[in-house]
This record gives sequence, C-alpha cells and structure tokens, in this order.
Amino acid sequence: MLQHHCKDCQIKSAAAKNLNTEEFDILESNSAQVIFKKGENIFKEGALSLNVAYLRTGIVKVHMHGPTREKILRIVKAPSYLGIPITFGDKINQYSATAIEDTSVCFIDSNYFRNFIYSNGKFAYEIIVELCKNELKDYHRYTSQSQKQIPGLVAETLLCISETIYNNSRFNFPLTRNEFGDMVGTSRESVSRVLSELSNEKIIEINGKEITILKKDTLEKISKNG
Amino acid sequence: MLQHHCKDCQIKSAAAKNLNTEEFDILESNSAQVIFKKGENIFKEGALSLNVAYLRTGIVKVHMHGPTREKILRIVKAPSYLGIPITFGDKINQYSATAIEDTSVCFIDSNYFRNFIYSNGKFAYEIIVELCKNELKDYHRYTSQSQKQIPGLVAETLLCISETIYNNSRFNFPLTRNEFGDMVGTSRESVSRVLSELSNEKIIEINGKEITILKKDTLEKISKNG
DNA sequence: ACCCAAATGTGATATAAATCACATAAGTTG
DNA sequence: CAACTTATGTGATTTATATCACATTTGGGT
Repeated sequence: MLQHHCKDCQIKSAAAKNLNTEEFDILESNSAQVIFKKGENIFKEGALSLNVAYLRTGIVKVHMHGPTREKILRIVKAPSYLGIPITFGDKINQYSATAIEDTSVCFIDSNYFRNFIYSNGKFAYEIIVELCKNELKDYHRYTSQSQKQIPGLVAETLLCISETIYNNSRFNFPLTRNEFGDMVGTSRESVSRVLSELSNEKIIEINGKEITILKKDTLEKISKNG
Repeated sequence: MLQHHCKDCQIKSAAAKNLNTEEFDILESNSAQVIFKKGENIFKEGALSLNVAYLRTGIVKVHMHGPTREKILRIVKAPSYLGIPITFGDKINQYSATAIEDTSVCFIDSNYFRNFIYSNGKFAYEIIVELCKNELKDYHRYTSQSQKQIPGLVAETLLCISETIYNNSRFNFPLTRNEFGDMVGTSRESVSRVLSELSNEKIIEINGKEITILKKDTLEKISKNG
C-alpha cells in the first residue's frame, strides 16, 4: 500500500470529481493503491469481491473462463473503474482482471463506495454513465463478434487497440496470439494467418510485438466488410 | 397514455420502491404508460432518447443492426428497465426494443429520472445494481456465444427461455427461427436442423410454436459441452 | 374461407475456420 | 549461456456451418 492523497490525485474518475473534502478523507482512509507488473493478476474470478478497483494508470485485460477456453471480455485503459459489476452484481467475482502493462490500481472498500452512491447523487450519476457507456460499447463488440469473420475481427481489434488504447498507428501489441484469439473467439493459428496476410499485403507491418498500421483505410474496409 | 398511479403501482422496480410520496408525484406527472402489441416497436435505434423505458409487463427483445444482419442482444421479461444505457450512455439510441408479447411500458422523462439519481441514493444504488447484474449476465452469454457450437447455443437458449422467462418446461417460443438465429449468431437453417434433431432424439417436443423440454438434463449436457 | 406472404424443414454443396502436425523463434530460469 | 518452456508461423486435413435450392406449412388479412 502506497502513500496516497485522493484529494490531490490528478487522475480522478469523473465520479470522484464530485466528492467533497470530507468524502475524500473517507476515501483516502478506506482505499489502498497497489502497483501491478505486467502479467500480474489484479482480481480473480471466483474470489469474494470486497473492493471496487479503480484503474489509475496502465492497461488491463478483463477475462473469464468460457466453456472451452479463456475469454477476454475487454481491454481497459486507465483511468477507469474495473469491475463495478463484480462488486454490486454478485458477491463473487464473475471475471478476472490481469495487468497487461505495469499498472496502478486503487482498491476502495465497497461499503464506503456504496455510501458515496447513497449520499452523493452526482457521484452515483457518473458511475451510472460509465456503466452505461461500457454496456453500449460491449453490445457493439458483441454484435461484431457474432457476425464478422476472422479477418474482419482481427482488423477491428487492431484498429481498436491502435485508436482507443495507444492513440498511435504504431504500438506494441499487448497480447499473445493466443490471447488475441481468446479475445475475438478464434484460434491462435487463424489469428497468425490473418496477420501474416495483412502483413504480406502491406496493410500492416509486424516487428515482433510491434505492429504498425500502414493502410488504415484498407483495414477499416476489412473491418467493416467482416 | 393511460391513467396511472405510480405510488400504488404493484409492479414497482427495486429502485422505485425507494421513492417517497413527493417523488412518486413527480414520477406520475412525468411518465406515461403505453401498451404495445406483439411485434410493435417500443424504441428504435438511431432515434433520440428522451425517456427511460420501464417494462412493466410483457416480454421484449432488445436488438441492434449488425454488420450482416440484425442481432438480438437480449430478451427482457418484465419487470425491468429497458435500456437505461441508451438514455445515459449516448444521446442517440444504440439499439431498439420490440415487444414479442403484449407489453406495457412506462416512459419516464429522463431529466426527472436523472434527478431521482441525484437526490435519492437508494434509488441510484438499485439502478446500479440492475446495470451490474445485467452486465454479468451479458458477459456470460457473450462468452458462451463466442465459444460454443450451434447445438450448445440452441440448448442454452431453450433452457434460458424456459427457466428465466416462462418458468416452465413447456412454453410458446417467442421468436421465429430467423430471430433465434439472430440471437445466437447463426442461420435459421442451422437452428431448424438442430431443433429437428433434438426433437428426433426426444429431448424436446415441438408443436408449432410450442416447445416442451422433455429431457432437461440431456439438454443441459448439450449446452455445457457446446 | 381463401389468398398471399412469411416462416419453416431439409437435402446438396461450398467454404471458413478448426484442428493436427511440425519447424522455428523467442523468452525464462537455473 | 545452456536447457527449457512458451510462443509463433505455416502447410495439410477435417469439420462445422453457411449458403443455395426448393418443397411445405403456417398465419394474417380481406
């Protein structure tokens, strides 16, 4: 647990911006900041959920066991809450979170978090907005994944990672081929093949983990046409 | 718009149970109850969202346009809010809702709904709980759908409709084969074939729209094994 | 009750993707 | 740095499912 001063935190959530001095004091005494290295587990499916996790910096994969393999539900970039649903939707975590880059997470005692919802309407409203926005994004991904073919899904994922996570056409792809498959619901071999093909056609460039999107418009076309 | 008295409503949401007399008056003056017949559209993707819809009675499908066809995101049984995310996640509806049984829906002016969140913490908390529970359910379905094969998905869907919507092993299946396909992400032909096979093997019985689950344990095994 | 449109069932064929198999490359750890 | 384990690329084969085609059936509307 690191020294932390919630009131002066420069990376407040939209919800936390509505807390008053007294509430920040409560937050500070009932939360703990923890650093996770790449690959470390932040919370685990099946465990009791006693805290709300707030991802302050870093990138995380949210994942759960599926019928045949692990499923990566979403990639979350800080700042964002991580699994409010596992705290208020069920006593037991229904999914896991694992750092895919070095990450700092604030764990907030869920009783106090709940009290903020009870007592601070603007805080509650911002939490609701975040949950709602996530649901909409999930539904779009959900729909894509059940209808597009693999090349479309791979293209969509590359664009998404490039645009929403790294804001850059060149980036270190944070997942293994296997995890990429777990994310779009296919095998590592199929991902490999599609990436090779995109590379051969000079639509992307691959250097180990580093991927560069060379022809964004073509990739968007592939993504759109499924 | 029907006469309605929110305070005396017997089908209050978990959130609305926390409203006081004054708030019920506000709710009553800023909401309208509307009846929808089977097949009628309740709200439509692309339209501006100015109301929160509360499904008071009936059954509804929530759906959106996908890359190649319509996608049924979930089947919702009353009582439940219908698309809080389209109200607070985006100005424009990202998905549609259509009655699949006769249905009554209360439309609540979203400004007043927002005010309840601001001023009534227990109301806000129950909304958050509902959003969270839905997210967890969605993630499980999401994961199934990206990993199970068609027979598993058909079995899962039959069990889900039987258990969570009708609480009965015999029920009128509320979707066409095409819609069933839109729901699990497959073609109507594949759905037909799987249903025929389940019927041939006496695991279910089909009489037009009426489906009876004869061997629930076998169906569960098929669902589990994908 | 009749007509027409929509929904359904089922066989034949095509195809995307899984799986299997193996070689190679990259990381990890003692 | 050597020995592993893990990750990756790619060909060959198999398989589940989409698609196409067409015959029935069902159900709503006048």
